[in-house]
Amino acid sequence: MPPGFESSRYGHGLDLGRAEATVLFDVLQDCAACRSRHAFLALLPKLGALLSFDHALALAGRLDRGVATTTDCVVAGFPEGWLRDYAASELPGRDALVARGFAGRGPCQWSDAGAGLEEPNALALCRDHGLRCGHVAGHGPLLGSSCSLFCFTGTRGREDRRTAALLRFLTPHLHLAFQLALAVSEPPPGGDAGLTRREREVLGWLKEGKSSWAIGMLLGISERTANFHVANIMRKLGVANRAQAVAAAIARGVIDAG
Amino acid sequence: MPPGFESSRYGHGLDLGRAEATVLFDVLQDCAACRSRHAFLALLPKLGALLSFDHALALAGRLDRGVATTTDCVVAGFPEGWLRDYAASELPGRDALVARGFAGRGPCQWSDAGAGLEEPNALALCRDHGLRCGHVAGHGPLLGSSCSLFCFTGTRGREDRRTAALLRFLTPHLHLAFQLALAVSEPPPGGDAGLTRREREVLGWLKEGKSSWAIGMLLGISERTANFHVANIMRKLGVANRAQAVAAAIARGVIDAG
DNA sequence: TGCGCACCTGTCGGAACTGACAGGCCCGGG
DNA sequence: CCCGGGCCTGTCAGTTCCGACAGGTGCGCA
Repeated sequence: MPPGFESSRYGHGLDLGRAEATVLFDVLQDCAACRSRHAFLALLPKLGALLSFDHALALAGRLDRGVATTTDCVVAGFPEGWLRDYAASELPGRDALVARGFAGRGPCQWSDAGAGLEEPNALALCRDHGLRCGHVAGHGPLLGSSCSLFCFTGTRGREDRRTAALLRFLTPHLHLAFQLALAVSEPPPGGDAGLTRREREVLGWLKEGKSSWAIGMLLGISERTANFHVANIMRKLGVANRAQAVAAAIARGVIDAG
Repeated sequence: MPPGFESSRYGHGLDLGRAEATVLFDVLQDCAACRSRHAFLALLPKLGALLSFDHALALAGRLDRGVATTTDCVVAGFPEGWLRDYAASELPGRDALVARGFAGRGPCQWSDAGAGLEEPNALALCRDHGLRCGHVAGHGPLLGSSCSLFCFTGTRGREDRRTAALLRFLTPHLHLAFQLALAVSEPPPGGDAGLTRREREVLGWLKEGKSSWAIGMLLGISERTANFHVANIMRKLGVANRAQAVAAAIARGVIDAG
C-alpha cells in the first residue's frame, strides 16, 4: 500500500481535503492547457483556495552567474504603489529573492525568509506595503533557458509546511504553464513561412554548418541550386544571412535546435 | 460551488476514487520531475492502477503535411514479436494511428478505432498479437516542435469514457514529461562551452543576422575584434561557421531562439 | 492548353567570412 | 612579480556568401 493511503487525506505529503484535491486537479489541467498570458492569469485566482493570498506575481527571466535578469512578468492584483516603489528601488536586477527563485532553490516564505536570505530583497518593501504574509517559489530552466518565479502575498495567508509542500508540488507545473503562456502568446509570425520540403532540408544542413557546395553534394544538386534554395529561405524568412536564417527557423519551429 | 463538488468522487469529470486520486497526484508530480528516459519509464507502470494495461509505448516525432516521422521511442513491455513485426511492416512512417496521435486529436481506443480510422494502422497487428484492448493518445508540439504519442495496450483493460477522460487529462502532462525526459537525457555536450560574456553578446547579434562590421559598431569595437570573437565562439563550440554556431548555441541553451 | 509552382542550373561581381600571423592593455591569483 | 585569461587591434590571403541576371523541366489544376 503506497504511503499516501495511510492518511485519510490525499496527495503524498500534501495533506489535501477533498475540495482542495478537486481544485488542484482543476489547476493542473489548466496548467497543461495554458496557451496565453490571459489563461495563465485566469489560473492564479484558483490557487487562492489552496494557498490563500491577495496578490500574485509571475516573473520570467534568466540567471547568469548569480545575476537574475527579468524578461517578462504577469501581475495579478499587486498594489500599484508596491509596483512603482519596486521599479524605483535598487531591487530590479539585484533582488536576492528573485535570484533564489530563478535558481529553483525551493519555496520560501516571509516568516523564514529573514534568516539566510541575502540583501537586497523585496521583503522589507512588501512589509512596508502591508503585505505581511507571502510565499516565493521559483524554478530553473526546463524546456528552454528561461527561469520562473512566483510570488503570492497579502495581508493574510498561511505560512506552514503544508503550504510549502503544496508550492513545491505546484511550482514545476506553474513553471511549464508560464513558459507555455509566454511561448505561445507571441506566436511565430507566419508559421513555417511557406518553406518547401526542399528548403527545410537545406535548412537542416545549414544548421549543421554545411557550405553550399557540401549541401549540393549531400542533396545531389549543384552548388548553385543549393545557393538558390538558401536565397529563397532567406527571402521567405525575411532575414539577412544564413546565421539569422537558422535562428529564425529554430524560433519558428520550422527546424529544431537538435 | 464548483461543479466537481457535486460528485462524491474527485476530479472534474474524471470520476476518481480516493486511491486513484492519490496515484494521479503521484504521477503528476513525477511528470514535472521527469529528467531522464529512465524516470519516464518508471512513471508508466504507475499509470497501470488508473488505466489497466500490460504494455506501454511512447513515441516522439514530427508531423509534416500529414506524414508522421518518429524520432525517438520508449518501450515498456511490448512483446518482442509485436515490435519486430511492426518494424518489418509497412506501418512505420505511414501508421494512421501515429499520425492521428501526433496531430493531438484526442484519445482513441481499440473498440472505437475501427470506425473512421484511416488505413494502414497498427490495430490489426495488435489484435494478431493478442493485444485485444488498448488506448492511443497523442499530443502536438508544445514547447518545441516535437509531438508525442502514447499507446497503452494488453489482453485486458477498460475501454470506457472514464478512461478516455483520464487520458485526455493526462496526455498533456505525459507529453511534457516525455519531452523533458528526451531533452534532458541528452545533455548539451559541455554546457555553455566556456563562452565569455562578450562572446554570448556577439552570439546574440549573430542570431539577429548582423555582419561583423555591424556587430563591431553595436559593441563599440572594431570589425576585426568582432571577427575575433566570432572565431573564438566557433572554436569553442566546435563548429564550422556562424550558421552552425547559432544553431549550436541555441541547442545548448547558451542563447535562446527568441 | 495555359498557368502557377516547386525544383533545378548557369554566370558574374562585390561583400562578407575564415584562419593564421603578431601584438597591446588590464586584472586577479599563485 | 609573473602568468594566464579576457578583451582588444591589426594585416593578409583564400574561401564563401549573396544578389541579380537568365533560363529549363515536371507536375497539378482550372
